[in-house]
Amino acid sequence: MTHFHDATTCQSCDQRFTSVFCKAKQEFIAEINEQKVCNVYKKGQTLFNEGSYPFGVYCINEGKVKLSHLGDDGKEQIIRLLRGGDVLGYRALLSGERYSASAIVLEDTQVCFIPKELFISVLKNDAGLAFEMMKLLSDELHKAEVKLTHLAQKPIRERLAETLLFIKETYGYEADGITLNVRLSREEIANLVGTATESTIRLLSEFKKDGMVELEGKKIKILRQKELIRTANLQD
Amino acid sequence: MTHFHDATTCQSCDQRFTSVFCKAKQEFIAEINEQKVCNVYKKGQTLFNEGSYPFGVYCINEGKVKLSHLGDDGKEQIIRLLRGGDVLGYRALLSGERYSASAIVLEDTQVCFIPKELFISVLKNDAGLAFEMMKLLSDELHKAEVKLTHLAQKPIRERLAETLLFIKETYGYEADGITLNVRLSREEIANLVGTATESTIRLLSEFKKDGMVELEGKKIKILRQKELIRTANLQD
DNA sequence: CCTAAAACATGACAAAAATCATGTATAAGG
DNA sequence: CCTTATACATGATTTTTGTCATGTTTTAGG
Repeated sequence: MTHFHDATTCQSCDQRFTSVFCKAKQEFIAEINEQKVCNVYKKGQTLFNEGSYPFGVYCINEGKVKLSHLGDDGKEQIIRLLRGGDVLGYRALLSGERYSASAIVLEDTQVCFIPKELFISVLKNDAGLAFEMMKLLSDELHKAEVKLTHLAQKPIRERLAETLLFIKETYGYEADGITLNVRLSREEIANLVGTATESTIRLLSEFKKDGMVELEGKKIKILRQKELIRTANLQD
Repeated sequence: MTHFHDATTCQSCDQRFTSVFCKAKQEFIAEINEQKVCNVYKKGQTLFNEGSYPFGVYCINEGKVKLSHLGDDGKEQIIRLLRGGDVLGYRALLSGERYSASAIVLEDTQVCFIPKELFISVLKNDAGLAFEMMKLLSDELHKAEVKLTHLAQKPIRERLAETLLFIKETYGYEADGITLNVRLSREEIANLVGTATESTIRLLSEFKKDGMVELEGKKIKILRQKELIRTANLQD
């Protein structure tokens, strides 16, 4: 875990126009820039663990992170996928609770840590940022509620198709324009869909047989997006 | 829909210590009190509909409201149950989107409406309230994520038991101390659990046979809460 | 009070999905 | 490079859940 204080400044960060912080006042951004601590995490490493107390928030500069819950029987449920520009760890911090999910790095990821006190004080003094934060929370809540409805009402085939599209929306394609730009195990995909690993494997094979996707180890290529959308049966 | 402007003032409202607004500055509460419009809605009436644009937020003074989504195939999914002191309609307003859910009154309910502009301006000028709002959003997000995990991982029997406990947490018991203080149809319970109505009916009968609940039309009495908790298989 | 509609209940059946078992491929470590 | 563990794959089977059918009860409205 390499440690560096100012490899990037918030003022020159690639994500400065996309993250929530973009609406913060300049003076606060300067302060955040001074106090932040940046780290690089390797694949499989943990930013924080479910059950522990938050000390601040994490801002992803570059990389990919999964946020997952452990179900009562120990099964992982992936509740969010994060990328550069995304902030995480704010939920527990705002509620004043322990983390309810773990953040695990999917590939080498550069992250800035912003201490709790600073984050809270900036939020309390910068109405613009607070408002952006509320919007972000609202959006997350909306997404969670839609996901909830689909989980309750849609068959697994549709949910898997939807999940593939969601992965594409989140991480996009590689240079070839068709390969999903992330490597997830079948088990992780299953934990995203909310199903058994075998079901996911089976359905992916079916999608392949139907010519919608191509599978090459963990590489997934989307061959017919339209058909995938149709399979997902999305109205909204 | 009876119309009255100041049947209750925010300063004397029963909910003034429990709602999010309790942390707002006095001056803003006074302003809200002036601009608010109160109404009484009858059972089955709609506060707002999925797909329409928000004009403000609703603050429940007394009564019960369900917030539900329509799934892609038209099936209702109840995503929240609300009671006195709860605020609703803020999600769409903050995201600047149409309502993603409908709010339908479960029994005669008294509601105050606070216009959009006022709500936003108060939020932007009252950091304390903004912070409370963020906490509320965080809590909702947390609940949604837990529900998501359970929906993905738990069998219907456990989810029904959990739902009954959830209803009890939300609306409590009647004077007798065992009857759930709300009347929901079997279909509504099913739409809360995320299952078919018949499955809910069947399982409720089983719960009755097992002596955990007593059923009397729409009245549900919890006879053995501990066993219900065990049935729900809750660890958290 | 009567009638129609809606809600509730239950059995039979079908479909969906999970689990179990087993084998193969792939990746990681000595 | 070989060995071992892990991930992937697929068939068989069981369990869970949904759907359909049908009857009964309750509720709402005239």
